[in-house]
Amino acid sequence: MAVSKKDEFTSEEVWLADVAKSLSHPARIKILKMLTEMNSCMVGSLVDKLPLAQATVSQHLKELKRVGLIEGEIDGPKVCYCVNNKELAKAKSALDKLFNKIGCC
Amino acid sequence: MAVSKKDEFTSEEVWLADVAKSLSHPARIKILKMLTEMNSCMVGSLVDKLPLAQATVSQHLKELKRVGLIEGEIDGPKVCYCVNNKELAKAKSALDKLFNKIGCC
DNA sequence: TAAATTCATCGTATATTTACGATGAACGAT
DNA sequence: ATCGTTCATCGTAAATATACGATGAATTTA
Repeated sequence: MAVSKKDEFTSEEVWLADVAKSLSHPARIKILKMLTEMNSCMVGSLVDKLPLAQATVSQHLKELKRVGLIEGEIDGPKVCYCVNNKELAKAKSALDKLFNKIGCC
Repeated sequence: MAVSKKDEFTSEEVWLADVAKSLSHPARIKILKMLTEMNSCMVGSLVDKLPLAQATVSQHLKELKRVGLIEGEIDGPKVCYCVNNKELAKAKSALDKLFNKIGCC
Protein backbone atom coordinates (compact mmCIF):
# COMPACT_ATOMS: atom_id res chain seq x y z
CA MET A 1 0.00 0.00 0.00
CA ALA A 2 1.16 3.54 -0.43
CA VAL A 3 1.47 4.58 3.20
CA SER A 4 -0.30 2.73 5.96
CA LYS A 5 -3.03 4.61 7.78
CA LYS A 6 -3.51 1.99 10.44
CA ASP A 7 -2.34 4.35 13.19
CA GLU A 8 -5.54 6.28 12.68
CA PHE A 9 -7.74 3.48 14.00
CA THR A 10 -8.23 2.13 17.51
CA SER A 11 -5.85 -0.56 18.66
CA GLU A 12 -8.84 -2.88 19.06
CA GLU A 13 -9.79 -2.37 15.42
CA VAL A 14 -6.21 -2.90 14.29
CA TRP A 15 -5.82 -6.03 16.39
CA LEU A 16 -9.10 -7.54 15.24
CA ALA A 17 -8.22 -6.79 11.62
CA ASP A 18 -4.92 -8.52 12.23
CA VAL A 19 -6.61 -11.62 13.60
CA ALA A 20 -8.93 -11.64 10.60
CA LYS A 21 -5.92 -11.33 8.32
CA SER A 22 -4.37 -14.39 9.89
CA LEU A 23 -7.55 -16.29 9.01
CA SER A 24 -7.73 -14.89 5.51
CA HIS A 25 -6.10 -17.79 3.70
CA PRO A 26 -7.70 -21.23 3.34
CA ALA A 27 -4.40 -22.93 4.12
CA ARG A 28 -4.27 -21.25 7.51
CA ILE A 29 -7.84 -22.19 8.30
CA LYS A 30 -7.06 -25.74 7.31
CA ILE A 31 -3.90 -25.73 9.42
CA LEU A 32 -5.87 -24.68 12.49
CA LYS A 33 -8.31 -27.52 11.88
CA MET A 34 -5.49 -29.98 11.30
CA LEU A 35 -3.67 -29.00 14.47
CA THR A 36 -6.86 -29.76 16.35
CA GLU A 37 -7.64 -33.04 14.62
CA MET A 38 -4.20 -34.59 14.28
CA ASN A 39 -2.49 -36.27 17.13
CA SER A 40 0.83 -35.37 15.57
CA CYS A 41 1.45 -31.75 14.72
CA MET A 42 4.91 -31.87 13.21
CA VAL A 43 5.42 -29.55 10.27
CA GLY A 44 6.15 -32.48 7.99
CA SER A 45 2.73 -33.98 8.66
CA LEU A 46 1.09 -30.71 7.73
CA VAL A 47 3.16 -30.40 4.57
CA ASP A 48 2.14 -33.93 3.54
CA LYS A 49 -1.53 -33.00 3.72
CA LEU A 50 -1.36 -29.56 2.18
CA PRO A 51 -0.91 -28.75 -1.52
CA LEU A 52 1.95 -26.43 -0.67
CA ALA A 53 5.72 -26.58 -0.44
CA GLN A 54 7.41 -26.86 2.93
CA ALA A 55 8.70 -23.29 2.79
CA THR A 56 5.20 -22.00 2.12
CA VAL A 57 3.67 -23.96 4.98
CA SER A 58 6.37 -22.61 7.24
CA GLN A 59 5.41 -19.10 6.20
CA HIS A 60 1.74 -19.71 7.00
CA LEU A 61 2.72 -21.13 10.39
CA LYS A 62 4.78 -18.03 11.02
CA GLU A 63 1.78 -15.82 10.29
CA LEU A 64 -0.46 -17.78 12.67
CA LYS A 65 2.26 -17.64 15.30
CA ARG A 66 2.70 -13.91 14.78
CA VAL A 67 -0.84 -13.18 15.96
CA GLY A 68 -0.57 -15.81 18.66
CA LEU A 69 -3.15 -18.28 17.42
CA ILE A 70 -0.63 -21.12 17.51
CA GLU A 71 2.58 -21.92 19.34
CA GLY A 72 5.55 -24.03 18.33
CA GLU A 73 7.54 -26.21 20.66
CA ILE A 74 10.92 -27.53 19.60
CA ASP A 75 11.22 -31.28 19.94
CA GLY A 76 14.61 -32.42 18.80
CA PRO A 77 15.01 -31.68 15.11
CA LYS A 78 11.24 -31.39 14.81
CA VAL A 79 8.81 -28.68 15.88
CA CYS A 80 5.43 -29.49 17.37
CA TYR A 81 2.81 -26.85 16.66
CA CYS A 82 -0.24 -26.44 18.77
CA VAL A 83 -3.21 -24.08 18.81
CA ASN A 84 -3.16 -21.48 21.56
CA ASN A 85 -6.49 -21.89 23.27
CA LYS A 86 -6.21 -18.71 25.26
CA GLU A 87 -5.56 -16.48 22.27
CA LEU A 88 -8.11 -18.39 20.24
CA ALA A 89 -10.75 -17.72 22.89
CA LYS A 90 -9.80 -14.07 22.94
CA ALA A 91 -10.18 -13.87 19.15
CA LYS A 92 -13.50 -15.70 19.24
CA SER A 93 -14.80 -13.37 21.92
CA ALA A 94 -13.73 -10.24 20.05
CA LEU A 95 -15.28 -11.45 16.83
CA ASP A 96 -18.50 -12.33 18.66
CA LYS A 97 -18.56 -8.87 20.14
CA LEU A 98 -18.07 -7.32 16.71
CA PHE A 99 -20.82 -9.37 15.13
CA ASN A 100 -23.19 -8.59 17.95
CA LYS A 101 -22.45 -4.89 17.60
CA ILE A 102 -23.04 -4.72 13.86
CA GLY A 103 -26.05 -5.72 11.87
CA CYS A 104 -29.18 -3.84 12.75
CA CYS A 105 -29.30 -1.27 9.94
CA MET B 1 1.33 -14.64 -5.12
CA ALA B 2 3.06 -16.81 -7.67
CA VAL B 3 0.12 -19.02 -8.64
CA SER B 4 -2.93 -19.36 -6.46
CA LYS B 5 -3.51 -22.74 -4.89
CA LYS B 6 -6.94 -21.88 -3.55
CA ASP B 7 -8.59 -24.47 -5.80
CA GLU B 8 -6.98 -27.13 -3.66
CA PHE B 9 -9.08 -26.29 -0.61
CA THR B 10 -12.75 -26.84 0.13
CA SER B 11 -15.15 -24.15 -0.98
CA GLU B 12 -16.13 -23.64 2.67
CA GLU B 13 -12.51 -22.94 3.58
CA VAL B 14 -12.09 -20.58 0.65
CA TRP B 15 -15.30 -18.73 1.45
CA LEU B 16 -14.51 -18.37 5.12
CA ALA B 17 -11.01 -17.13 4.31
CA ASP B 18 -12.63 -14.64 1.96
CA VAL B 19 -14.94 -13.36 4.69
CA ALA B 20 -11.96 -13.04 7.02
CA LYS B 21 -10.10 -11.15 4.32
CA SER B 22 -12.94 -8.67 4.05
CA LEU B 23 -12.55 -8.03 7.80
CA SER B 24 -8.77 -7.81 7.62
CA HIS B 25 -8.49 -4.03 7.47
CA PRO B 26 -9.40 -1.71 10.37
CA ALA B 27 -11.16 0.68 8.02
CA ARG B 28 -13.56 -2.05 6.94
CA ILE B 29 -14.26 -3.05 10.53
CA LYS B 30 -14.91 0.57 11.35
CA ILE B 31 -17.16 0.96 8.32
CA LEU B 32 -19.30 -1.96 9.45
CA LYS B 33 -19.65 -0.38 12.89
CA MET B 34 -20.43 3.01 11.39
CA LEU B 35 -23.10 1.62 9.09
CA THR B 36 -24.76 0.17 12.17
CA GLU B 37 -24.43 3.23 14.37
CA MET B 38 -25.15 6.01 11.93
CA ASN B 39 -28.60 6.92 10.84
CA SER B 40 -27.17 8.16 7.57
CA CYS B 41 -25.02 5.81 5.57
CA MET B 42 -24.09 7.93 2.60
CA VAL B 43 -20.56 7.46 1.37
CA GLY B 44 -19.77 11.10 2.08
CA SER B 45 -20.61 10.67 5.75
CA LEU B 46 -18.23 7.73 5.97
CA VAL B 47 -15.48 9.63 4.20
CA ASP B 48 -15.88 12.52 6.66
CA LYS B 49 -15.25 10.22 9.60
CA LEU B 50 -12.46 8.14 8.13
CA PRO B 51 -8.83 9.19 7.66
CA LEU B 52 -8.95 8.10 4.05
CA ALA B 53 -9.64 9.64 0.67
CA GLN B 54 -12.99 9.13 -1.00
CA ALA B 55 -11.54 6.82 -3.62
CA THR B 56 -10.03 4.62 -0.92
CA VAL B 57 -13.26 4.43 1.06
CA SER B 58 -15.05 3.48 -2.13
CA GLN B 59 -12.57 0.65 -2.63
CA HIS B 60 -13.14 -0.67 0.89
CA LEU B 61 -16.91 -0.53 0.35
CA LYS B 62 -16.45 -2.49 -2.85
CA GLU B 63 -14.55 -5.19 -0.98
CA LEU B 64 -17.26 -5.49 1.68
CA LYS B 65 -19.88 -5.58 -1.05
CA ARG B 66 -17.94 -8.25 -2.94
CA VAL B 67 -18.33 -10.75 -0.12
CA GLY B 68 -21.89 -9.62 0.52
CA LEU B 69 -21.48 -8.12 3.98
CA ILE B 70 -22.99 -4.84 2.85
CA GLU B 71 -25.33 -3.66 0.14
CA GLY B 72 -25.61 -0.32 -1.60
CA GLU B 73 -28.81 1.29 -2.71
CA ILE B 74 -28.77 4.17 -5.13
CA ASP B 75 -30.66 7.19 -3.86
CA GLY B 76 -30.48 10.00 -6.34
CA PRO B 77 -26.90 11.09 -6.77
CA LYS B 78 -26.07 9.44 -3.46
CA VAL B 79 -25.66 5.81 -2.47
CA CYS B 80 -26.92 4.48 0.81
CA TYR B 81 -24.93 1.55 2.16
CA CYS B 82 -26.33 -0.89 4.61
CA VAL B 83 -25.09 -4.01 6.34
CA ASN B 84 -26.53 -7.26 4.99
CA ASN B 85 -27.88 -8.97 8.07
CA LYS B 86 -28.44 -12.27 6.34
CA GLU B 87 -24.88 -12.60 5.07
CA LEU B 88 -23.54 -11.24 8.33
CA ALA B 89 -25.40 -13.93 10.25
CA LYS B 90 -24.04 -16.55 7.88
CA ALA B 91 -20.50 -15.30 8.43
CA LYS B 92 -20.95 -15.19 12.19
CA SER B 93 -22.30 -18.71 12.22
CA ALA B 94 -19.46 -20.05 10.09
CA LEU B 95 -16.83 -18.36 12.25
CA ASP B 96 -18.52 -19.71 15.38
CA LYS B 97 -18.44 -23.17 13.88
CA LEU B 98 -14.76 -22.83 13.06
CA PHE B 99 -13.84 -21.60 16.52
CA ASN B 100 -15.83 -24.38 18.13
CA LYS B 101 -14.08 -26.93 15.97
CA ILE B 102 -10.57 -25.77 16.69
CA GLY B 103 -8.80 -25.36 19.98
CA CYS B 104 -8.50 -28.54 21.94
CA CYS B 105 -4.91 -29.52 21.16
C1' DT C 1 -29.21 24.22 -20.02
C1' DA C 2 -25.47 25.02 -16.72
C1' DA C 3 -23.39 24.18 -12.40
C1' DA C 4 -22.80 21.58 -8.32
C1' DT C 5 -22.96 17.24 -5.80
C1' DT C 6 -22.12 12.46 -5.15
C1' DC C 7 -19.80 8.51 -5.94
C1' DA C 8 -17.43 4.73 -8.90
C1' DT C 9 -13.70 3.75 -11.65
C1' DC C 10 -9.16 4.45 -13.92
C1' DG C 11 -4.37 4.97 -13.67
C1' DT C 12 -0.53 4.68 -10.89
C1' DA C 13 2.84 4.11 -7.08
C1' DT C 14 4.25 1.43 -3.31
C1' DA C 15 3.75 -2.28 0.10
C1' DT C 16 2.46 -6.75 1.24
C1' DT C 17 1.24 -11.52 0.33
C1' DT C 18 1.93 -15.89 -1.63
C1' DA C 19 4.64 -19.30 -3.56
C1' DC C 20 8.87 -21.83 -4.45
C1' DG C 21 13.76 -23.58 -4.57
C1' DA C 22 18.00 -23.23 -2.21
C1' DT C 23 20.52 -22.90 1.78
C1' DG C 24 21.70 -23.37 6.50
C1' DA C 25 21.08 -24.49 11.46
C1' DA C 26 19.97 -27.94 14.89
C1' DC C 27 19.55 -32.37 16.17
C1' DG C 28 19.58 -37.55 16.21
C1' DA C 29 21.54 -41.65 14.35
C1' DT C 30 25.34 -44.22 12.45
C1' DA D 1 32.86 -37.04 13.00
C1' DT D 2 29.58 -37.73 9.22
C1' DC D 3 25.11 -38.26 7.39
C1' DG D 4 20.21 -37.80 7.11
C1' DT D 5 16.13 -35.50 8.86
C1' DT D 6 13.53 -31.54 10.05
C1' DC D 7 12.41 -27.07 9.70
C1' DA D 8 13.28 -21.80 9.37
C1' DT D 9 14.98 -18.35 6.62
C1' DC D 10 16.81 -16.13 2.38
C1' DG D 11 16.21 -14.66 -2.18
C1' DT D 12 13.12 -13.99 -5.72
C1' DA D 13 9.04 -13.74 -8.82
C1' DA D 14 4.36 -12.79 -9.49
C1' DA D 15 -0.13 -11.45 -7.68
C1' DT D 16 -2.88 -8.54 -4.60
C1' DA D 17 -3.82 -4.89 -1.57
C1' DT D 18 -3.76 -0.10 -0.24
C1' DA D 19 -3.77 4.61 -1.11
C1' DC D 20 -4.50 8.75 -3.82
C1' DG D 21 -5.58 12.20 -7.56
C1' DA D 22 -8.06 12.67 -11.72
C1' DT D 23 -11.84 11.78 -14.41
C1' DG D 24 -16.45 10.64 -15.66
C1' DA D 25 -21.36 9.28 -15.04
C1' DA D 26 -25.68 10.21 -12.88
C1' DT D 27 -28.59 13.20 -10.65
C1' DT D 28 -30.27 17.32 -8.38
C1' DT D 29 -30.45 22.18 -8.15
C1' DA D 30 -30.22 26.83 -9.86
